[in-house]
Amino acid sequence: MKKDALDLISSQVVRKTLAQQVEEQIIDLLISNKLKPGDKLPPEMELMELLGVSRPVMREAMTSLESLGIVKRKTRDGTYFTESISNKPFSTMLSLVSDNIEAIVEARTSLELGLVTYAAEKMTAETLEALNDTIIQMENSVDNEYGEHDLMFHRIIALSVNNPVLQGMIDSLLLSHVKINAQIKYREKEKTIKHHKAIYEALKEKKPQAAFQAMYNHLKFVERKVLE
Amino acid sequence: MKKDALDLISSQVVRKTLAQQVEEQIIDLLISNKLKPGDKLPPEMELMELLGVSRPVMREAMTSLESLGIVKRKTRDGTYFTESISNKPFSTMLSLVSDNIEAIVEARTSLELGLVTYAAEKMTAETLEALNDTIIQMENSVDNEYGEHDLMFHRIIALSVNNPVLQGMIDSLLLSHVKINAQIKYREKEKTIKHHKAIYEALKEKKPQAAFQAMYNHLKFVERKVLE
DNA sequence: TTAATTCTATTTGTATTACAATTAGATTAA
DNA sequence: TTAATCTAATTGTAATACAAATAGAATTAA
Repeated sequence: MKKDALDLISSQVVRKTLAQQVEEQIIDLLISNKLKPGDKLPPEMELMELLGVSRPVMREAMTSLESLGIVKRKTRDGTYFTESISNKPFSTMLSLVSDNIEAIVEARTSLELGLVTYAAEKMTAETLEALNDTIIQMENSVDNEYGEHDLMFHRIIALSVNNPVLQGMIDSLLLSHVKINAQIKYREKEKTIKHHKAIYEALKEKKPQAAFQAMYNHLKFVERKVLE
Repeated sequence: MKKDALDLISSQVVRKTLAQQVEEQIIDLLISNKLKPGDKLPPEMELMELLGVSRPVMREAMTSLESLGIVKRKTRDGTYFTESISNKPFSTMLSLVSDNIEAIVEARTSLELGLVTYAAEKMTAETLEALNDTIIQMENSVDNEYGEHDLMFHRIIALSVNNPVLQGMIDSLLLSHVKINAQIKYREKEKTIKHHKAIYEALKEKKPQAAFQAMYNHLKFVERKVLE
């Protein structure tokens, strides 16, 4: 019924399913700032009427948006736009290549080399202190239980760049890497600490090239250990 | 009906919608190599019976997988697993931050700095020749119509690393960047060519650090132009 | 008054059924 | 052989009904 009116406008151009069109309309609400991250969407029934589609179509669109991490549905409560860019799709992608460890390690290294370069430009005193804390905690750790602080060191660098796009990508990669690391038997705590300190110094001096170089040395070492 | 049997096994653990569980089952087909990229999935009706769920649930799962670029549905034909990691979710993510040009430019730079480093390690004669071709074509281009060859230069580097994860991320970013570039008024062809040649030389010599440095100079220049 | 409990109505989650639209592949005609 | 047509399989859309979960209101107990 309402479909006819819509057809008049767009039927020549589009070659998409209704669900996909609905999906785009919802995304447009965000892009056009009519709704903001965290906002609650109207209930499905209302949106159906508003856009003139059936419930299955509306639900397919919502499911799709949810799998992209753009909205979050809660039974009986409602549907909300998520607060920030989600790493959900990235994680799914990574699970598909989880047997390709080399690709994951390379991707992680690539991203971190870029990240640390920006981090050097944007470094603040607070971030430096947080980084130093992780190094101290690693030094104080017993056995080889320093993985947590190791991960934190890298996450702090990623966070310091304050870039939602990069953030979304690196989180999933670091988590994948933790799983990969878990399989390494002989860890070398002292060497890791030494590397982290070198990176820390370069960041402290705000020297992008030096930071890159230090991170390069570190990650190449990690790569060798992981890939044997 | 069949749901009961399933509940006995998993109801204590899971807290997911049926559609999400179905989604995972389908992904598992890929991970466990029961089906491969490009393969055709059984029709919806068959999968419904197989997994004991209704058609809407099955369709929601499929919609979700399609929006992640994992499957591709064709009316009347069937549903196929996609051949390679899709950049679809990345593109969607980017559209959400399309107003945050700085984030996109930074992400692109970060990734390319890492990519070019690996590219230097993996460089082949064929890739070098392809890169050189784009430089020649840029030199021969009239006016400022060299954007296409500029893009190609960067894509060839990305492709040369031969990493599906990085490939999926960089494509969307480069395309976004093309749109951003289109808004720049005064372009500097000679400078771009000079930069590309420097990168080319570093790659030819297979020197990761030098390649990084050359790309760094190039992208910082691009960033300044884009962000004014 | 306050806190704990129960209830209710709203919203998402799932199922069933029916039909429409598309088009690959088979069939037929030129 | 080629082109046009037809058919049947598969995805696309709709309408409807009920189930499940739970936020918030209403109630009760302390």
